Amino acid sequence: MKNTEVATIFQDIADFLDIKGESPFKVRAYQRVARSIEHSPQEVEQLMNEGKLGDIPGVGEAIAKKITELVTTGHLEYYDKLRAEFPPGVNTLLDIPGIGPRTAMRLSTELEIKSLEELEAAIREGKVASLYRMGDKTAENILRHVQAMRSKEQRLPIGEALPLVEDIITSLGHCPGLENLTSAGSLRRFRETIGDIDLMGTAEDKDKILEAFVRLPQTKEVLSCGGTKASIITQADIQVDLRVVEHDCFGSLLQYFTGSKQHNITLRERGHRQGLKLSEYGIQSRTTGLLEKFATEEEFYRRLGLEFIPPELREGQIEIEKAEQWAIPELIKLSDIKGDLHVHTNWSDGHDSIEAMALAARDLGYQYLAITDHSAGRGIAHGLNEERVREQIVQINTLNQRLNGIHLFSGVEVDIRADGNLDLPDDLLRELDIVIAGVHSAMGQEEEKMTRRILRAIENPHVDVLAHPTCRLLGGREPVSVDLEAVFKAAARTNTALEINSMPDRLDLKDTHVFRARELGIKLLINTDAHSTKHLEYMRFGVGVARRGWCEARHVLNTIPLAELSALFTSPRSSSA
DNA sequence: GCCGTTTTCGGCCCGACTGTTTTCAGTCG
Repeated sequence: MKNTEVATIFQDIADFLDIKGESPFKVRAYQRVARSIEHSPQEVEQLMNEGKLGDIPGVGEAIAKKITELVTTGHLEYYDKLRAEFPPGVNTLLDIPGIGPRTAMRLSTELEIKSLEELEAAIREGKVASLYRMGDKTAENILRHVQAMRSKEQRLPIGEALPLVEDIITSLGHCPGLENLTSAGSLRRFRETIGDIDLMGTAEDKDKILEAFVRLPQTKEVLSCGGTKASIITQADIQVDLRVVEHDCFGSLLQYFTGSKQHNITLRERGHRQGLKLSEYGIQSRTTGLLEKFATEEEFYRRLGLEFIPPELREGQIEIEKAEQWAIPELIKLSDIKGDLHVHTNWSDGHDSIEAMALAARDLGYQYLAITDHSAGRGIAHGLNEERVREQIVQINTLNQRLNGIHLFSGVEVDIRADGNLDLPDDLLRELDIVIAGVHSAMGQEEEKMTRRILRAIENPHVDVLAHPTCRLLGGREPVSVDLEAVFKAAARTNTALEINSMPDRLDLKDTHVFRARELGIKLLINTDAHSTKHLEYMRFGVGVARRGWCEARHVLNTIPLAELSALFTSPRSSSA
């Protein structure tokens, strides 16, 4: 059973307990475990077999037993019983913004609502507004949210969210008196998808700033506007929250709003034990009531006896423990990247010439670029056959003599066929500097077959890199079924690098996979898979994923300088087997 | 249900905003 399935069941349990009116602390315990499992770099099934369920943050005796039952039998009696207590569809009501456990329970018991359709009808008939402590406005808000839910995707890929934020920051940047305007929340933590956008700023006259914010041309609808905070829906149907405080509180504000929820809860519980109260305004002594303010996050963490924790690590897992030991790694930065080793040109399905790609890479300050067009595999447009690959090698050699300040490696993205054979013969692959292998067809194979297929490619001594290992497309294609742990172990054994593909809709490997691969000592590559010069700029997305996987520069192959990398490519791939 | 520099029991993060109310419950992040 996959982690996402287990996590969903524990989240459902939390929802049911919440609706039932159980202790909020019990509810929180289940929520915490659901999030922990979702973020776990290893499959819970594997952890269970190794007797390590207790390593998952928030898992105690009772929940460990439930996980074991669920994973071994595929069922959980506790969950089935709980679910049977409620009419079907109650917990889908919870997905509607504005409806929490209390309202969901009342809608389901007092009005017997089981679906969005029934809810909509009840609102139109005025039944919802007539409930105690509900009114026309509440009902109207719920109706709006129901309709919005139908029309839009729930979460936005970070590749789409980032430009929207930059656009709003530019517009608001003109506001006189507004300083420190920056994004926070999941966007700053660099999660692969974003629910809503959080903006922070400081100002003397907060009202004026919030007023300007709700009147932005991007605003479609104002959800709320108080003394320090406002929320809008933009024309692009994204919720944006702006929070404004005094200048000297900026550090605590940014910390508070960057989250994640679990990170903040763990941090505040820890503060609580030290007799401190943490909030967006600063750190307050519980005995004297004295409030200390912080202009930077670094000072805020230091006051708590902690090393600064980069936003990408703040998921409430192990980072606070590491910060206590002053053992937070120096994470990789975009400026550490010395080159891109997976790009396409107009020789296959790319838009630009080899030379244009080379010059664009040089403009980014890179020392090298690998040209890795597609092989002529089934279904891939304009893939290169043997003859064309040889022609391209010649052209790359010629360009290398002419171009200054950038070195081109000759390579290929060779197709892994359905049976695990490669699309080009070994004697040709041997002539290339770098061989990237990738799955591009027959993605519906069963796990066992797909795993065998990928392992076979990894075992080929000419393959240097496995491209986009799970083949997922964010919001488009599910990852292929593959035993990643087996792939990781084979990659470690054969010294094959794994790619972090930076295309915003791929981000493959993803953060938790990167964490696990790095733990196993696998070399990683951050590539853009660029199909035009513009795509080279996507590198920052891959770097963000690597940072979320706790990568330092030394874990990533394309941070090493040209001379060292060349030496690596000219020697045959060493195997530790 | 979890967990411990005060604890194996008794605690458990913190504040903003809305709508429906005259003091606050519910929701959100």
